[in-house]
Formats: sequence, structure tokens, C-alpha cells
Amino acid sequence: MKEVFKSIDTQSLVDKVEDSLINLLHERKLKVGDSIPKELELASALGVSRTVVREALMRLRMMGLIDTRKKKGAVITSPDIFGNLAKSLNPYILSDDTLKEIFEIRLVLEVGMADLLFSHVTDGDIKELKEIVKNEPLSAKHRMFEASYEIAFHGKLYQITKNETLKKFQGLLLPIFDFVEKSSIFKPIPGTQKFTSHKQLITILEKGTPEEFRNGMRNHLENHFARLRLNKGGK
Amino acid sequence: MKEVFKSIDTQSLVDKVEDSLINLLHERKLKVGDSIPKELELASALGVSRTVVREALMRLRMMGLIDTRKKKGAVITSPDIFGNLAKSLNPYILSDDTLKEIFEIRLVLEVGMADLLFSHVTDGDIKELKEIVKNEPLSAKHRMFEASYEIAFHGKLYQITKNETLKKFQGLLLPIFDFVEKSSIFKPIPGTQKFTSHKQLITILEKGTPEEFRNGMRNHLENHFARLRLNKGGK
DNA sequence: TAACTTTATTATGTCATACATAATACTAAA
DNA sequence: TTTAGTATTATGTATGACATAATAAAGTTA
Repeated sequence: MKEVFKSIDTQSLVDKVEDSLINLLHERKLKVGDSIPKELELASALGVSRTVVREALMRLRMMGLIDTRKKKGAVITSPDIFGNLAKSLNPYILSDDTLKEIFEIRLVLEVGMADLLFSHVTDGDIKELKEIVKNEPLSAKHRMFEASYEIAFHGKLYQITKNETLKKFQGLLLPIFDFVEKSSIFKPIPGTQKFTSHKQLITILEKGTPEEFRNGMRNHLENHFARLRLNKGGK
Repeated sequence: MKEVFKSIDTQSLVDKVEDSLINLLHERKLKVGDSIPKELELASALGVSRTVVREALMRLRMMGLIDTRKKKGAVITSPDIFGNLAKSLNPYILSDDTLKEIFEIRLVLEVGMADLLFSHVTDGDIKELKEIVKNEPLSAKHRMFEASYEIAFHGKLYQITKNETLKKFQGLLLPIFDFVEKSSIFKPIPGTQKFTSHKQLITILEKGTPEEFRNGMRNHLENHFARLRLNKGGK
């Protein structure tokens, strides 16, 4: 790690100001609602033009750290972590490999969330889940038709975890899941069959254990796992 | 959903230009490496000032959609989804509830990633894991000292999944895990005890099944789960 | 005094212009 | 053909100006 040349700053002015501003937030331990100095004040204090300050402030705003309003100035906000991520998570821009990886993450989450489900699930949740699957078609023939049930059922599971961050994350990834399933990234599995059903999962959630649920969900998602295995060559 | 007033655009000019640019990317199906028009060209084409175009371009850059270089202009890049998220994921700014939720997500991921591990793990990986835990202290007394082993071991697991997106996500969350463990957000658990050890997990990964690994990992993380249960009142 | 209306202020949003800088393309010399 | 130097060009930064909207202040009415 020894560097002969002193690492010259390849950073642009905006980068530096951005860092300064973030440091400002930390040092002063500013809380939500607090306001930071005006653009012109910052510009003169930091010795740069208002242009640079504005660009740096815009970055903070994109990160969800601040919210700027006319006259009022910029105020600290509780950052919506994934809020800004949504735009860059566009399936048309992401590479196929990345899309596959995101799809994998979904499987990981749903298999792993069993404990959260069991520690938060209520009778009302069970009732809702049963309502969702009540009219679900038994056969796996109408895949397209089934999609809405899939989303409703699995979405409800995320909601049961009472983990807002996780729920937001899922909402973010949903269009990607949809895209991946419909796209030709994955070769279809011949002779797709049903494994553990939604109804069975509900029964486990109602009367079983997290361990059983994990295995049930793993089995339920077997078709997806199989597609991943079949399409491993791509990497 | 009926609206009496036609929804006036509360968007700023920059917002609109941003949308226009993203649409441009989609419509033209631009690939990585392709370049987009110069700032001045965009400005005149869209009928706004260069300032506005620049701010919009900066947003795209923050999203990781483009990379701008002098003289060359802006070129499409393969977006690093989580790269730009890092700065806003600052523990000092996130609320305690959000921090807890992120911590939960870690647990979910590690319990759920068993299948990915088994489908990618190599002999070399097993060897590396064994190397990591070789000098690991047996007792749980030196918690601070143990931290580095924890990070090395669990980090290696993420790496074994061969899922770059997941690995990046973990790298992103790591400072948060660290912060949460050290902070007083969680009350400590009296009489913390060891459950499934790292060594046992390796053995399962080498000779066992995904199902066994999930349960082993769940058990291994029991202390963390217990802390979550104990601190549930906060919400 | 309290509630409402109008006016004034202020800080951000947008625009225009100018120059600096660095990366590229071009040209000339060896 | 390679290298070195030069010119070009698009972004980076600075400055000044005005528009706009949100707030604060002042004024009015009951």
C-alpha cells in the first residue's frame, strides 16, 4: 500500500464540498428538521462558487439527506434509503447477469425470512393470506393468470415481517422480478411442476415452525432455483 | 382516482429533463459505452439552459447510469446499483428503527443463502474458510477480538455465492452491522452463549445439505435473533 | 385582541456568459 | 512509424442577473 506519489486529489471541487457538507451533518449531529446554512453562506464559507455548492447540495438531496425548499433553505430529512435507488434499478439498463443476481437475492430473502414471519404474524395475517389463495387456480397452467396471486401472496409475506426496509426493498425489486420472469434471460423449465403450495405454506405458518417454513418455501421456489441452475453457464 | 384538477406539474425543470434523458436512454436502447449528446446540444434541443441540463446529468451520474469525462462527453456505464447508495447509508443519519431493520435483513440473507452456497462452493473455498477459523479463539469472551473473524468468515460466505450484487450489498451494510453491534440500540443479552460454531458450519457446507446449513446458520445467529426479540418494544 | 389580507423579504430555481482545464484529435518532426 | 508538440473541444468552475415561491412582516377589519 506504500505510495511513492502523494495521492493527488482527483476529486472535483463538487466532490470536496459534498464531503464537507456530509461532515458538517455529522459533526454538528444535526437532527431531522434542522436546517443548514444558505447556499451563498456556504459558498463564501467554503471559498467556492454558488454553482459548486448547489451541485453538492443536489447530491445530498438525491441521497435523501436533505430536502430543499424555497426561502426556507435546506433541512435534514430522514433518508429514504431505497427511494433514489428506484430509478437506476431499471431492467432495461441492468445487465442480464445483474438481473439474475437480483432474482437470486429474492429467493434468498424469501427462504430466509421465516423467523421474522413467525415472530410477527397475527391471526389477521393468516386470515388475509387464506383470502388471497382462496380463489387461486389449482393447476399451474395459467401462469400469467397466476402472477397476480404470486405477487399478492409473497408481497403479503414481506408485509408480515413488519420490516419496512425489507418491504421497500421488495417493492423496488418487484418490477425486476416481473421483467426477469417474462424475459428470455432464463430458458423455461420443461415440465414445470408445483411443489409446496401457497396453502401449505399458510398451514405451516399457522401451526408449524420456522424451520419447516424455510424448507417449505425452499421447495415452493424450486422451479426458480432450477431455472437458475439451468442457466448457470451464462456467467 | 378521479381528479378534478388536472395534476399540475410540481416538478422542477431539472426533474423533467432528468426524465427526458432517462427516456432517451431507453428509447434509443443505448448500450454501455455509447455516448449521449453534449450538454449544449441537449440544452438547445430541450429548450433549457445548460445549468439545468448539467444538474440532470449529474443525477444520472449519481445513479450510475452515465460517466462523464472531459472532451468525451457522457457515456453510458453499467450501473453500480449499490455504489451510490453507500453515502446515504450512514448510521449516524439513519433512525434506530431503520438500523434494526437492516440488521434483520442481514440475518435473513445469511440464513437464506444456503442454496447459493452449495451450488457454488469449491474445495478452495472450504480451505479458505478453514484457514480463517483456524486461529479463532474458542471462548466468546473476547467479543471485540472476535469481530474480525466474524467479518472474515461471513464475508467469505457472501463471496462464495458468486453473486456480485449480493456481495456489494453486504459490503454496503457492513458498517451498519458494525455500528449496530457496538451501539446501545440493542440491549445486551445476559449470559450470551455460543451456538453452532463457524467450524461446524464449514463441516455442514462440506458434507451436509442446504437444509442443514440453514438450520445451522439460524442457530449460529441465535444471539442476534434473541437480541431482536428482546428489543422488539421499540417499534 | 384575534383573524384575515396584503405587502415585503428572502433563498432557491433558472438563465446567460465567460474562462479554466483536461482529454482527445490533429499535425509536424524524427 | 513513432513521438512530440499543438489545437480543439466539452466539461468544470465562476459570476451576475432575474424569476419564483414560501415565509415573515405589516396592515386591515371584525
